[in-house]
Formats: sequence, structure tokens, C-alpha cells
Amino acid sequence: MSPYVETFVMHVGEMGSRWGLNRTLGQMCGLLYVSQQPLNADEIADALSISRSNVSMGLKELKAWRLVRPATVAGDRREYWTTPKDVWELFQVLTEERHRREVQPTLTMLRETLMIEPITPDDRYAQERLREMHELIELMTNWMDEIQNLPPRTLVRLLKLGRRIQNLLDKRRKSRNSNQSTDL
Amino acid sequence: MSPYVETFVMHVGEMGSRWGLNRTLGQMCGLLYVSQQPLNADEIADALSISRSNVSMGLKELKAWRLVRPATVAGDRREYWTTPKDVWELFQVLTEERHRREVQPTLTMLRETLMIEPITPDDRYAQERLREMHELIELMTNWMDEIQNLPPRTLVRLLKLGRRIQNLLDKRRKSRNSNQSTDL
DNA sequence: TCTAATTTTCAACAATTCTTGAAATTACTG
DNA sequence: CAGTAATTTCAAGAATTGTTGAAAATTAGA
Repeated sequence: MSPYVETFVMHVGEMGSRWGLNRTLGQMCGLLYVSQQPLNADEIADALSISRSNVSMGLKELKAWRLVRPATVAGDRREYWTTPKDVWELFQVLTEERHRREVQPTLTMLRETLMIEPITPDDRYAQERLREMHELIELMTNWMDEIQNLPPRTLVRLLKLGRRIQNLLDKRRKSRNSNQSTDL
Repeated sequence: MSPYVETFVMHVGEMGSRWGLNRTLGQMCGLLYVSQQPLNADEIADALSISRSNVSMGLKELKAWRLVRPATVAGDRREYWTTPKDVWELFQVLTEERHRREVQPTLTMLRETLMIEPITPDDRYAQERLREMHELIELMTNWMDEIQNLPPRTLVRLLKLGRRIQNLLDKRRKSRNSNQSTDL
């Protein structure tokens, strides 16, 4: 690894644990992301100075994360690997997977718990807190589902708009109030 | 803890590690969130069956996360604790803190690395990947900064709009193209 | 079908992270 | 300004998580 690449790979390694992966997974991802050519398991092990079996396990996990994909190199029997190279795609995959692991289970738990009838006043208070949390998560989840499928160009427009979104929403509300021809 | 509360607290404990906290921190947060009254350290230790010193360490970390705040109970010398009870506020704090821990360091590293002149073709390719990643993160960061300060009601409107945001953006672009009176 | 290259599995070991009780510190109260 | 209540610190041990080499399984080609 060149020093240039190494700086980056070591950093994503350090961050890996904060992103729900771990150090090795982060390093592997980072390395594959900045490598022009797909790499095979031995090359990864070599570049990161980790064991071949660690790479095998790491690839297995990264497959589950949909962060790596196989690539074939002509005339070579070994499997080669790479990540999506489009940051938007990478970001989308990461967001979806994190949502699946970090949010979905909680949503399920909240739905189930909210079915139970609270008895004591304390439980009724707790239920109210759960209800509000459920509402927020459901709102965000639905929004993400809808947003994910928009073309990146639309998302960039939204991002660049920033807080000016408020003007747009205000304007929309005004026109919907004064006029029946809505786009809803 | 009542079984009702316990279900919830144990769940957020399990999820804690996926949210950048850990099991105990998650449990403490969950417990305080659904408790009508603030709790003191002994009550927390008791409810979660963990040691008093563990609670002390946990509170220290949760303070750093801005997820707990002190509350005074009249006629009691001990410190009492609670979380913000508004899910929107809770969500905002969690998002800000996670951003600070999970994204800011990477942004700094990318900025620094992008200052270095790549020599080899491989390094130039790597730099291009870093540049794209930097652009995306910066865009998202700026957006979040702007969005965070909007009133929750505006955010709810945006969330409920979902993918229909595209219509709105299209309409805006059209009017800006055909007409100089923009709100930009 | 057999062989050799490659990948995966797994149980033992290593490293990291979490938890604890005891001691130290701080903050009240008489 | 003691004396006690409450909190924090810290080093040792417990639990969890990550890493490895050896062996098993798989695969491709002869």
C-alpha cells in the first residue's frame, strides 16, 4: 500500500467500529474502494497484514452488508473483489443495511410492546413514550424508503436547498389552502 | 421494573452496541426515558442490577452524549437524572453526537489527505475516490446543519411529503427558469 | 474421477471492552 | 471544621469480540 492509500485505509479501519463494522472490515472496505483493480483474498491479506482466514471471514460479512461484490479476472481462477465505486450507491447500501440492523428490530419491538395493555400509571406513561418514539421512527422509515428511490440528482437538489426547503413547503401550503388544484 | 418497561429497556440495551453506545448505556437511557420521575444512581443500579460504580461511569458517558440531564428532587441531597422526553429532541441530540463521532473525524481526514499530491496513477485514482466521498459527506453535513434548526413541525411536513418532494423541486426549477423572481 | 488450487470453517488464543469493589474524592450538614 | 453521605476513580478480573493456523470442504481442470 502506498502511504497515500494507507492513510485512508487506516482511518476507515479506526472508524469501522463506530460504523457498525469493525477495524478489519473497515480496512478491507476502504482498500477495495480506492483500488482501481479488484483484489483477491491473498492480496487483501497481504496489503493489510492479516491472515488469509480473517479475510475470508471479513468477505463473508461484507457480502452480508452488500459492500463487496465479486469480479472475475480473465485467466485467473481465484475470486476477485471490489466495492461499489459510486459513493451514492455506497451510501445508499450502507444506509439501508444500518437501518435494517439498527432500526428495524426496534420498530418491531415497539409495535409488539404497544399491543400490550399497560396496567399501572407508570406503565401508561412508559407506553406514551414508546408511542411517540414509534411515531417518529415510522415517519423517518417511510421517508427513507421513499427518498432512497429518487435519482441522486434530485437528492443533490434537495441537499443543496438546505433550510430553504421551508420556503418551499410554506409556499406549497399557501397554494393548497387558497386553491383546490393540488398535486397531492 | 415492571415487565412492560423491562421489555423496552432490555431491547434498547441489546441495540445499544449498534447505536455507538453499549448495553449498559442503552439500558440506562431507556430506563430514564420511560421513567416518569427522574432516578438517582442507586435506583438505576437497582433497576438494572448493575453496580453503583458502573452507573457512575455510565452517567459520565451519557453526559458526554448529552443524553442525560440532572434533576433536583426537593429535600433529597442525591443527584437525580433524566433524559429529554421529547423524541424529536432526543433524536436531534443522538444525530448530532453520532455525526460528531462518526463523520467529523472522517471529514477532517479526507480534507487533509486531499491536500497531498498523489504521485502514482494508483494514488491519483484513490484521490478521485476520496474526492467524491468528501463531496458527498460535505453535502450531507451542511444539509444536516441547516435542517437541524428547523422547527419539528417543518420537518414533519417534509417527512410526510416523502417522494412528492420531487414534484416540488421540479416545480421550483421550472418557475426559476421561466422567471427571475426567485427565493434563492 | 482424481488432483491440486483455493476457499471456508472452527476451536484455541489474543486483544479489547465491560464490570466491579475498594479506596479516594467531593459535597453536604450539624 | 469534623463527620457522614454521595459520587468518582481505578486497577483487577470477567465477558465479549477479533484473529489465527490447521484441517475440512469446495472447485476447476486434467
